[in-house]
Amino acid sequence: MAKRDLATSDAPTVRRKRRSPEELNSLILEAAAREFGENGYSGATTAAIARRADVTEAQIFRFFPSKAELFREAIFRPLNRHFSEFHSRNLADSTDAETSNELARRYINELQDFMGEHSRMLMSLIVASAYEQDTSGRLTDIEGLRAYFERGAALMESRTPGEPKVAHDLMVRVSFAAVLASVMFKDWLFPPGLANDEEIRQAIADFTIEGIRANEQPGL
Amino acid sequence: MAKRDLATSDAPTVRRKRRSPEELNSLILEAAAREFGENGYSGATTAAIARRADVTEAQIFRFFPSKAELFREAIFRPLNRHFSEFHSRNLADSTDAETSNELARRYINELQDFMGEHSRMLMSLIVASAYEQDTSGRLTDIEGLRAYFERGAALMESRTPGEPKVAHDLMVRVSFAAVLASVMFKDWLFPPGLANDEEIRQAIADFTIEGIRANEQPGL
DNA sequence: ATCTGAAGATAGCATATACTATCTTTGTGC
DNA sequence: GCACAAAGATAGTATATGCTATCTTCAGAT
Repeated sequence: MAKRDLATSDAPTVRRKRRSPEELNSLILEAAAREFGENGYSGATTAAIARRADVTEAQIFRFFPSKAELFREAIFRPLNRHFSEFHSRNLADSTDAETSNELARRYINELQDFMGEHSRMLMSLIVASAYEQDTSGRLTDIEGLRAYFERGAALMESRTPGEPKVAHDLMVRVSFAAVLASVMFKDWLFPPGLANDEEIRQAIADFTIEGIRANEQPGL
Repeated sequence: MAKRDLATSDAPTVRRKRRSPEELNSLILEAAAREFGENGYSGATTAAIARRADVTEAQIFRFFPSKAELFREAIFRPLNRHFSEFHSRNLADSTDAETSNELARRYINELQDFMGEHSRMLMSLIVASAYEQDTSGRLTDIEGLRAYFERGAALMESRTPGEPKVAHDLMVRVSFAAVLASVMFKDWLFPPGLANDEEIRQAIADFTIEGIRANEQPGL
């Protein structure tokens, strides 16, 4: 006798209400995003994801063939989608009246908004991208991101005659760093009360734009 | 019979030369730093560390009581030490003749030197600091780093009357970002040939210093 | 020469984890 | 009302992994 009685109703365990596949799917994806974000790919376990989603582990594998695929769906897809959406929202309605300064400031602000909103996702992506070889899918696979940066570089072109891509990429680095640093240092490097997020963000924008402008004048 | 014959000399396995405890210790630490750096805390396995160090797994646990402790010794200790050494080396020999501009530039350059040199270590520290709750020890435990940043903030004070700490921390963020971005994006965001590391580093220094100066003049 | 402590090496344990198999229940379309 | 597909639930399996136990060998002290 290989199999034993299953689900013998000894303990009066209350059975969960039946939920729709859509609800299950989003519950799992949300829990996975959080777990991956908080613990990294190898740190996150399917058991923990299931617990968090209030779903049995078996159900996860009914929706997603493997942990790696779940990771891709939970982290990659949304990130890619959000970057694409963000891209069109950001640049579609730019009026010609805006100065390049204003445009650049808007680009920087919105990039930081986005990154702040998805800092944990970005964090685990960065970790995955840099070190987890087994999870196929890297930052460079995010087509939306690539397009976004290309557009941003073009936007910077009007301001920095010399090396627009360098200027733009520096700005991206600053913004990335702002997000990463807040995760890394929590309120140590920026003690609460010294300066709030808004001030810091504004400072970065000023700093970035003026920094680039200063470098436009050669021989400094 | 619970125990079987151990080490029966059937296969003529060549026995390794005997190595000193010091050598073993450093072999293990070095391998551990690499493995943790490349795979993160949960991604690195003691088996892989042992293989890399050309040591049996059991030997690791003769030197270090646990994986967590090994992590602390391999990542934390050296980082802390290097920051302290770097701190004194960097600022001890500043002549009074140096302008604050030159000092700031030197601070930025050397910070970036250090970070570039230890980018992988920093990366895994970030992972640990941000997400791995089980590994006690976080960025804020690095006393050398704290002292270093305090000194740097003081150095910025002469240049930015308003909010020196914000200016300094922005600079730290830029430098961190430069390192992280190069790990994250490899040669995607900065394609090789467009600008080499030296140029980028110089640009960051200029950019940072001039950006701060621009913001000194209010009402921009 | 011999003793001994530590290095080299093998085997294994307990637990964790990704994933599967199977049973039981339930909402829905007919 | 009933069939049935899919959700809820339980119980695994195979492997990986942190860590231990134990044996064997060897270099240096006595």
